[in-house]
Amino acid sequence: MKYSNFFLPTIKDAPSDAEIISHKLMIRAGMIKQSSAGIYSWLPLGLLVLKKIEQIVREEQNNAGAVELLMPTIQSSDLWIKSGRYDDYGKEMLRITDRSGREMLYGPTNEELITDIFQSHINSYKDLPKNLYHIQWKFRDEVRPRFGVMRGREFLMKDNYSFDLDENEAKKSYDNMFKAYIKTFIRMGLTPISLRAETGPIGGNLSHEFQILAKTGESTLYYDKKLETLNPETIDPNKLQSFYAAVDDQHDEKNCPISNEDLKISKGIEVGHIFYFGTKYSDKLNAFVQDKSGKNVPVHMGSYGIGVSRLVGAIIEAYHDEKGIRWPLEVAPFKVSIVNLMPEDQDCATKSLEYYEYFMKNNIEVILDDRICSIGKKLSDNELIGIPYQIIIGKRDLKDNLVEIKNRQNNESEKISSSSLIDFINNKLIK
RNA sequence: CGGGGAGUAGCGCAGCCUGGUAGCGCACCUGGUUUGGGACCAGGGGGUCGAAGGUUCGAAUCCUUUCUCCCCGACCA
Repeated sequence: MKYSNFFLPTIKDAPSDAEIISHKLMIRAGMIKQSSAGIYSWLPLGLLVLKKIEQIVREEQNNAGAVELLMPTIQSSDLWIKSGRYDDYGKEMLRITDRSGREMLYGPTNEELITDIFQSHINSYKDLPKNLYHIQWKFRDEVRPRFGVMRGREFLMKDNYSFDLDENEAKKSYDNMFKAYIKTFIRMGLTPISLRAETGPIGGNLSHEFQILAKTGESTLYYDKKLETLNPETIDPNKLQSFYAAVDDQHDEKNCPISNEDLKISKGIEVGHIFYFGTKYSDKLNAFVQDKSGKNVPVHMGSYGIGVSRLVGAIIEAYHDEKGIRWPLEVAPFKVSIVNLMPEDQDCATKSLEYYEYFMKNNIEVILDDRICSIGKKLSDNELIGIPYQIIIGKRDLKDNLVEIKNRQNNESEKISSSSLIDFINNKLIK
């Protein structure tokens, strides 16, 4: 992508509405534009990141054996009346009346719909287990949307639903998802902390929430330091669930089961939540299968959510500095940015284009900053949008056949010979 | 939903108290000078002052109503 052809409206001053750092940076970096309270347009740069995160979530779901489908945003009230949640959900549910006077709603979650889909096609224990997910926009009419995309009213969520014959099997599905969640967040460069959680309005009796560490996080976490250094290849959900972790209002210093040496205290942001809720919805919505003995039994269900759009903000909260965003490589909108300080200089233009074409040809996501503007603006914009590797090309260095390469993750730069640049980047990006 | 605050150019704000030609900085456009850290000089465009009603010779400014947005708290991916 050439910057001159892209749509990347960076701004120097964030609007006074924006309060937290990720919100400010997302606006300044031209990632989002607010449309109304808690509702945002995703501009090209923001969309690239959102899609990256979505894709990682998708791949890890698929790896864990979940199957993707897509349910609508607009639902009829019928199923919600059956499940009893049409009234329970209250004002947080956006209700809509269609032209023929039917009561519709913009889905805040999908337990009802998925259970209905399941029950109309699955009748035998032989078809179990099943685990279905979708990545779809949700709407919850929060009393107080805030913090940009971290707490929007409209938000993109991955939610999936597991169906099992009995509690024992359901716990296996639960643990399977538990493990997939840890892997998903680690892949994004984050440190996930899993906590035993209240089940809330979804109901049920087993639940964990997943927070990621960020200095600016909303909640204070107390946890076993072993949770910080997990190897995604060797996760044992049962063992992990036994490690101590609590949010501040649950933490009790006197009764804390682990030693002070093992206890860590950090700030976190909730990005995922999983529930096992047994037969709560299958009972009400007739999701029964015949077991071996021919008896009709309600299936045991779990549901699992990841806030995809929230993660964009959460990752920025975890990775930024005073100059802007520092994207982890896996979610970065571009891997490499070629910053041509002097587009009007023939040598700079030629060299920049040479690199650009190489990266394009080799499917390394690259943005070429070919704008004609002051050097300071160019450098600071690039710091703001936080591309992991920035190749800075200027007349001065190029005379000596040098280019500067800046690693935005640790802000270290070095000058290397222009002929070794391609090898340098390849070594960094190909593992 | 309780408490507080704000709507004036794309963004950040001043003007309002004490009514009288709608301003400043950044951004934008034109020309020129610059060229390794948001550069400089000159010229220029852009506003139904959130909306409706009222008071007045005259309203961004005073009064009434209303809409929107933000912050703190209770609640959530």
